Parts: sequence; structure tokens; C-alpha cells
Amino acid sequence: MNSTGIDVVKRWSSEELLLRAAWFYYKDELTQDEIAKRLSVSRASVGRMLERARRVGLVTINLNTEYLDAFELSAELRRVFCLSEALVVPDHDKEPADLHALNARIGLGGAQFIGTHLRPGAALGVGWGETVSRVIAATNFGSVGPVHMVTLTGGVDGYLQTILSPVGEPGADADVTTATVIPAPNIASSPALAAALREEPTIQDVLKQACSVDQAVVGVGTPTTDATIVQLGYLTAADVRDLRERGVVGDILGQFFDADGKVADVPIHDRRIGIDLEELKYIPKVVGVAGGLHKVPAILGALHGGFLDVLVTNELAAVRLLELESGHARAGRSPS
Amino acid sequence: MNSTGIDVVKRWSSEELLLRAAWFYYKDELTQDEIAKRLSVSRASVGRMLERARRVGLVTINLNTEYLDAFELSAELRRVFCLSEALVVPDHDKEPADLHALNARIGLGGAQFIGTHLRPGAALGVGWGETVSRVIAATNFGSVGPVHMVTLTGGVDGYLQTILSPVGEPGADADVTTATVIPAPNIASSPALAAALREEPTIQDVLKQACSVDQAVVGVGTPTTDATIVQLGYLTAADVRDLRERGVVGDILGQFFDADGKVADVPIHDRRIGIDLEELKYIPKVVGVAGGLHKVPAILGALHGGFLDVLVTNELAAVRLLELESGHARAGRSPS
DNA sequence: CAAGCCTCTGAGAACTTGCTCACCCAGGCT
DNA sequence: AGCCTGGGTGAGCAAGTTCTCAGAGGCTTG
Repeated sequence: MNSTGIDVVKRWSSEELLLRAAWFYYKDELTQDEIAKRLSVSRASVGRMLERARRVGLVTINLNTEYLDAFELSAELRRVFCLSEALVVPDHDKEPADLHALNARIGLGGAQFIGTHLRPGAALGVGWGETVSRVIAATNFGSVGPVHMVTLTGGVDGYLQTILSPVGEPGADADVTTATVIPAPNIASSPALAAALREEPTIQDVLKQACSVDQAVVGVGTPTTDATIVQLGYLTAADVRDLRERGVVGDILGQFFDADGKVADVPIHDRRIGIDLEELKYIPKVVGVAGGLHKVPAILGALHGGFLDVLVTNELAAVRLLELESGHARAGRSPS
Repeated sequence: MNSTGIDVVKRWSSEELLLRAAWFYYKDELTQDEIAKRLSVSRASVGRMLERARRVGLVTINLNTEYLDAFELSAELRRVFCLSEALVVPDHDKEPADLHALNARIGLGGAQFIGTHLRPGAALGVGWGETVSRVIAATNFGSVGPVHMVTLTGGVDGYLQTILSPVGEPGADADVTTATVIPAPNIASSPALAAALREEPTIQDVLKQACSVDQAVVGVGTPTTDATIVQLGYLTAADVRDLRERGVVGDILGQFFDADGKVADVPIHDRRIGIDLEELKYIPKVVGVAGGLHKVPAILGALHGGFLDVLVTNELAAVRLLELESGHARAGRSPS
């Protein structure tokens, strides 16, 4: 009955307890022991609560954008490739062997960018690929407020589902953050089917929405057999071979381009469902997330094509990108 | 000479080192030991770096707004007082004896609000008082981007100086976050002097700016001899006695009001320099920061006057505010 | 040039935290 | 009912982290 907090109640709801513990710990810097006493639970429980609070996105830890930009490689990337921002995730030592781990790390960077640059109520276009999925998974939508996600291509489908649900506790953000999905595969089995699908009103509607998002997150793919796009059966090894013979170095949203960033004229494009690279250019902020040395040629192509406004990558890739762009011999630049 | 990060350099600038350590620790969750090895410094140094990174605002820890709003008292405050937001800082146990500590805690709350609701490039009006000063001190301007601060009254002067400088390392944000200060005291010694000052073009200019800020942070004062406004000599004990006899319960920006939030007609107002409470209402988001049981009547008056859009206070004060407003007997409300 | 001061460093101790494990209690199945 | 399963709980221990302190540089100053 007495549901209002009028008198200092001793039993709080689970969420309030969590909040309280998190506040005491992170803002007031009490020890878990002290919190345990005040909340009259065991110290271990407090630890678990805090762990849960972090997992659920109640607390968010961000690195200051200003410092991130001050990172020398970031400034260099912005300058050389005329990017509006660049976020370089520091590498541990050498190129990590585990590409999934690398993608996860870059995902954290992308999530940090999204989280600090997205306005509540904004529309976010999401592309395709493992790294993008990592970004979405790591983004704390609760902390930015309700966001509307729109897929930029087909095939994101089942993939967004698996992302949206495990983000947090039920009801944490599912009801406020919405997603519109193109109900079609990324690449159809025939040009005719693709054309038919593109004419579908429901799909047209999403495509229109996709063109007018405020921000987009896209990955950069490589024409290799181990690429996600091949692994998932959208492309065959033969397709890949063909692409490489035509000088293709990479793709964004399933559209392939060469080292100069010129969109290649390949038959696969006729089977695509999703917005064009040309349309992508009208999106105010396109965030490319991709890293690893094997992706450097693809990223370089994308940068030459001017498809990206923001790049999130890892340190070694950034170094290599700059090396390649400057063509070895570079004039010295005085540091500030 | 080789200032670019073209080859994997082993010596980084101090900032980069900090950034690197912070990223490894907070994003990658490496232990300080591991980081120490990678950065080839001692474990202890890594600990110190991380501590510095936090202090300097390189890393920011935020509690999710959504959860904060879910806090029952917060919802209750918003409902009862028609606030757009309310942030209730949980109390440790009982009313803390140390009011400065309480103000600091509320300051953290205010800073969190400011930090998550201010847009880069926005103009922030800052009021007067210890709690406001705590908010500004705790706000991490680096993490929101450049902000323009404008004082809403005189007398903030020397006070903002001391706030802006110790915020962080030199150059951290001083060059991007700017402040415009009304070059006058809060309360002049005579009405004539105040009138003259108000006519000053430089002051008029700031006052005009002050009226058009996007957001404002103000404290709520009490007409007691231990109030900051008295301690600093702006008001005498006699002034205070006079105010209380006229039914004044509190002030915002040096303007006094009664329990109904009606601005009192007191001579002191003629000596004030700053924007009016009426003008304050045109500011889109006025954030009131005040807590402690002794301030409850003042806060209540301010809420009745509708001066605030957002309230940041502590738990016990929130409870008392709701008690007083509902006049003891309240209908039960089913919890969700 | 040396003394003094200051800051920064690293080793160790004291503390805090995360982890493992056995345990308990509720709920569903046999 | 009895049993099993799963999620949550509290002790104890092993990490991990913070604190303390003495010592090593570097910078100013007499």
C-alpha cells in the first residue's frame, strides 16, 4: 500500500537497490563493504550488483572525446583523409591473432562514438557485418535515450533481433529504442527477384527512411573467402575471385569498389537490396568501423571514395593506412 | 623528427600514455599489471595514471539517465511538481552532518545531469552558490565538448575563476570552454550604484546573453545567517531578519520569494545585478540544485513559483518535499 | 656548484575486490 | 511427495588495487 517513498523505507525494489549501490560505489566512492552495511546485504552481493549494473548498462564508462582526438594517429588520419573524426583503438602489442577479439575492441570504440554523438530520438542507420554487430551490441542505448534504428540493407534481419534482445534486462530499452528492418536478404538470388523486392512498398519505405537517418554505422568488407558475406552464403568463392580480377578491394553495404573508391561495375550489384553508396553520401555522418591489417586496402579504397565521415579502426591499421597513403617518403611535420 | 606514428613508436606523449592506459583498463579490462608490462612502467605508475585520468576527466563514469528516472522518488517529484526531470541523490543513512559534503554529492548529480544533457556548443547559464560551484567543478566539460558559460548574476566572478582553472590539466579544456562573466557584484551597496551598473553596456550585453542560454544551473538559498550570501557579506544579519519577517522562504539568484513562490517586494532587489526570475522562466531548461532538510522550505517555494524545470536534490529533502506538498494524508498509489 | 625543494618512482604492506565453492530455497518434472 | 535444476547467497581465499614510504632524479636558488 504505502508505495510512495514518503517515509524512509527499508525495502527497495531491485532496480532502486542497484541504482543505490552503483551511485554509492561510482559517485561516492564508498567501498563495497560500506555499501553492504548500508544496504544490509552481504559484501558479495554488492559486488554482484555492481557487476550487473555494468552489464545492464546502468553505469557507462566513457573516455573523453577530446583526449581521443588528441591521440596523434587520430589527428593524422583526420588530416590526411579529410575525416570529420577518427577514433583509433590502441593495440595491445602486435596485430592480435584473434580477429573476433579485434572486432570486439573496435566495436567498443564505435559504441563509444555512437553513444556520445547520438542525440536522443535520432535515427541511426545500421549496416552489415560483424564489426557493426559488435558496435550495436556494445552501445548502451539506455544512456543516450530512445533511438530509432533503420537497416541500410537487407539481410540485417535476424541479426538485429539477436542484438536487440540480449542488450539488457527486459524492458530496459526495448520499449524505447525501436528498429525498422528491411524485410529482405542483403543479396537476392537473382537480379529479377532483387528488382521485384525493391519495388515492394514496405521495402521502399524503409529504404527512404534509411536515406534520411542522422547517422550511420557501416563496416568495410574485403573480397576474400573468409569474409562474413561469403561465410553466410551470400557470395560464392567464384564471385569473390571474379571481384578481385576486376580490381575490387572492398565493399560497403555489399557494394564493391576499387582502390580509388570508384564503385565497380559488377553483376552482383544488380542482386543487392539496400541503399546506394551515392545515397550514403547524403547521410550527415557515416561512421565506418573496420580494423585489422587485412582490411587496410579495403578501408583505403573506402576513404578514397569519400564514403566515410568518421573512421573507427585500430592502431596498426591506422599506421598502415597512413604509410600507404603517404607513399613511403613523407615530408617531416613539426609536432605541436 | 619522426613525429608521425608511422612506425610503432615506443615513446608516447604523456597524454597518449594516459589514454592508452585508460583504454586498456576501462575498455579492455586488462589488469594494471598487464598494462604495466605493455607500457613498460611499474604497476604503481599505472595506478597513478588511472587515478589521474579519472581526476582530469579523461574517463567519465555516468549512471544511466533512464534508471535514474526510474528511481521512485524522482518519478514522484516530477509528477507532483510538474518537473521535466528530477534527480534524487541517494542519502547514505540519515541527514549527513557535513553540509559541504552533501553539496558535493548533489554537485555530482548536477554535473551528471549537465554532462548528459548539454550539447556541444551550447550556452550554459550559471548561477550562484556553493552547490552550483560544486556542479561546475564536477562537470566534465571535456566530455561534452566546448560550452559557453554565462553568469546569470554578478558576483560569480572570482568564483568562476577558481573553478575553471583547477578543473583539469592545463589546456585540457580551458581553450574550448569559454565563460562570460558579469563584471559586477551580485548585490551592490546601493540601489543607485546597482542601477548605474545595470546601464553599463558591457553588463547589459552579458545580461542579454544570459537570457538566451540553453540551460541554466541555479542554487536555492535560504534567508538564514549561515547562507553563503550572508557569509560573503552581501547581506547582513539584519537584512535576513527583515526578509524572514516579510515571509520570505528562499532565493534564487539573489531574488527572494515566499512560500507560494511569489517574488517578494524587498528593497534588496533594487541593489541586485542579474537576470530576473521572470526572465529565468524563458530559459528552456533551468536546473535547480539544492539539498538538505534546511533548504526544503526554500525549494518548495521555488517549485511553487515554477522557477525550475529540473530539480537535483537529495533523498531526504525529496521525501520531505513530497510530505509537505501532499499535506500528510495522501491517497495510496499502486506500484508498478 | 652544492643545497634545498619538488616531483616522480618503485617496493612493500594494507586493503579492497573478484572468484570459487558449498549451500539454500523456489519451481517444475517424474 | 520426492527429486532435480537453476538462480541467488554468504564464507573464505587468491587476485588485484591502493596506500605509504623511502629514495632517485631534476630544477631552482643561494
